[in-house]
Amino acid sequence: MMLTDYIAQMIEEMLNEGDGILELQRNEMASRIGCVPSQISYVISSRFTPERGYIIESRRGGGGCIRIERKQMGRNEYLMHFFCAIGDEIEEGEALAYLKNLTGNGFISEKEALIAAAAMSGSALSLLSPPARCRLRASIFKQIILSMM
Amino acid sequence: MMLTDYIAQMIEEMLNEGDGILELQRNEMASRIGCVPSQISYVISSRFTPERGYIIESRRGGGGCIRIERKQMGRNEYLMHFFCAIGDEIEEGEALAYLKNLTGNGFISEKEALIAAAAMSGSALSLLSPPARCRLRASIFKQIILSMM
DNA sequence: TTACTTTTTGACTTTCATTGACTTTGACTT
DNA sequence: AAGTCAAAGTCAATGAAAGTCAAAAAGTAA
Repeated sequence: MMLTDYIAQMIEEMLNEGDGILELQRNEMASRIGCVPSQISYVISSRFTPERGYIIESRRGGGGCIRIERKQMGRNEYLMHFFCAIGDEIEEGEALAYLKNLTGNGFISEKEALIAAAAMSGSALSLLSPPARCRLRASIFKQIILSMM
Repeated sequence: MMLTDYIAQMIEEMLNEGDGILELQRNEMASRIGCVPSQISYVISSRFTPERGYIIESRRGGGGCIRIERKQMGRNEYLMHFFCAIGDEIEEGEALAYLKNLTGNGFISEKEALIAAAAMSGSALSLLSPPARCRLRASIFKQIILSMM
């Protein structure tokens, strides 16, 4: 298993224990795991992004730390957040990340996400020009979210 | 015997052992077999397609891998029937009727149908002209069906 | 044979992971 | 107030893996 995944899983578990909130010390954790401190930064910036529903804050200097919070909103509020975040156009990869977030938080099942992904895939929209695809993908995604509210 | 077939058979066997799911490393497998890595890619893209009931995912970079999943067969013929029936364009009402049929036969849940309906709704496709809507609706629907196979 | 399709290969690209050097920030001490 | 030290942040280099693409080779059918 990869270091990155291991660390990410570790953070997830700590988040679960801490009721969605976690404060960690980068250097301390790194030496516990046996990796360079910036590896922790890497994991956080690549996995615990706001796009996936996490809030990151940190304090440098003596006694500094990194605070990770998993956002938990009310269902509609949460969906509305996505609705707004989509904007007028969206790339396929970004849409997939959003879907992953939605499944991760239990709003939709894996299979539902699969259907949504298929509907917004490049293949489904291949009749259109690439820019038009992004616009229509946004329109479809927003309609899907509305249908879930 | 051709290399391609040999590799394909190998993957099939690994799939059987792994209960329909397999993760492989392209470079590692290629060197084990004694071929170039892109040969593995070729086999996967030519034999383990979604049309034939496989789902492929992959991750690049250090520690990357390719994941192959085989879907249960049997229902595919039925789904193919729908796939063909859709044609190059389809009205919203007709699409809804098909969806109802699919839920009736237990292929998708009510909620999944709702998502699909939203993706193909007139509102979702309102950026397009009415005739273009029908063509794109057909394209989306077919992609959704493929995603279920 | 000839035309066409599939396979094989390898060069090049893109993405992701890991590391370490260097910078910035904040708290504590003097 | 200034200096020191202990954090976290940033960034670029390196390496590891998969993706892409087109040319060459090998099959295949007419």
